[in-house]
Amino acid sequence: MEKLDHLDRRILAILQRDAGLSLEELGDRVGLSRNAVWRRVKALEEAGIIRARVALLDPEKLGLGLTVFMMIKAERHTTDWLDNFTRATADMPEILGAYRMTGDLDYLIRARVADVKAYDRLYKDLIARVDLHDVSASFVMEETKETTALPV
Amino acid sequence: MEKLDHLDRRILAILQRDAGLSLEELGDRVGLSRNAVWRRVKALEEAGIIRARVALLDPEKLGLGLTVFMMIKAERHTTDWLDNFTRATADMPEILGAYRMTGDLDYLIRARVADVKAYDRLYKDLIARVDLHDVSASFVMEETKETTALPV
DNA sequence: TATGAAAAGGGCAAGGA
DNA sequence: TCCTTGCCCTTTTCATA
Repeated sequence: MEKLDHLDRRILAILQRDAGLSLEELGDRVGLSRNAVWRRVKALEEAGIIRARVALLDPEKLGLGLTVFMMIKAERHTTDWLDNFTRATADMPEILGAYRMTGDLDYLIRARVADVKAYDRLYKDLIARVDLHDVSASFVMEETKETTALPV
Repeated sequence: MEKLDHLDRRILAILQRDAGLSLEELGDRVGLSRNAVWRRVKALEEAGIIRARVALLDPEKLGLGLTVFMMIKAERHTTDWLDNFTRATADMPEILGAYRMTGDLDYLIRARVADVKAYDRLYKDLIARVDLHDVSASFVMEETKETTALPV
């Protein structure tokens, strides 16, 4: 795919907020015909710029009211350790993000749990699977911003 | 809406990964007719459990290859400061998440930028708008996990 | 880009297990 | 109550200009 033009960016901005619009509606908003917009969206999907269309759920309504960040130092710095950590975090559905970092904390985990008790279970599950040198948790009191929309 | 049953959870699990499926396909996967599934999805939307359907974009392909976490201490602990911080982060599209935390770091910001230079611009923009007592950035070398799917 | 037309899907109502 | 079936309208997809 060639470079994105202004209309592509408008389309992406809209679809990042609402991917349930009809092509008719989307076309109206960017000033293209239904069909012209359809072709652009298809090209964006084929180029992999649009990775997926997903449903976002309300964590509170699912009883996942607490976001927690876990700062982690690895016990060993080996490929095996990293593979094991990657596998363990992939298997644990409460863990939404896991990041290998610069600086003196090695890894950061972002997770969603019901409450502090549920965090403790997550912590125990994790240390049962991965050798950790140090873990400290910070709980989120308020999410002032949380979006999946990237700047386009 | 009453409590979620097993089928609702299956439906949510599928839609969190792919919201572009037809009702026919979704029905097949959970063992319901097109219409039965349609009614359940509609109820889940009306209950607000399904918050939105969105397109997820590929950050690399948009030139946003670097994820950064900023650990922040506030200059003042006042309502005005918090309002100002909330407004500033809401206005900055590179900032994907902003969290008020427990522990001795006050705020955590999760952002996506092109590179370290772009991070520096983000940093300057932020300190121009918000009085910060302390900021430290950690860059993400590798995202071993990153999902929008909550456990259901 | 636009048009038009075939195929697929969505929304709704009536009826059955 | 919850599911299925059938009908009609909208959307998607694609061929062609």
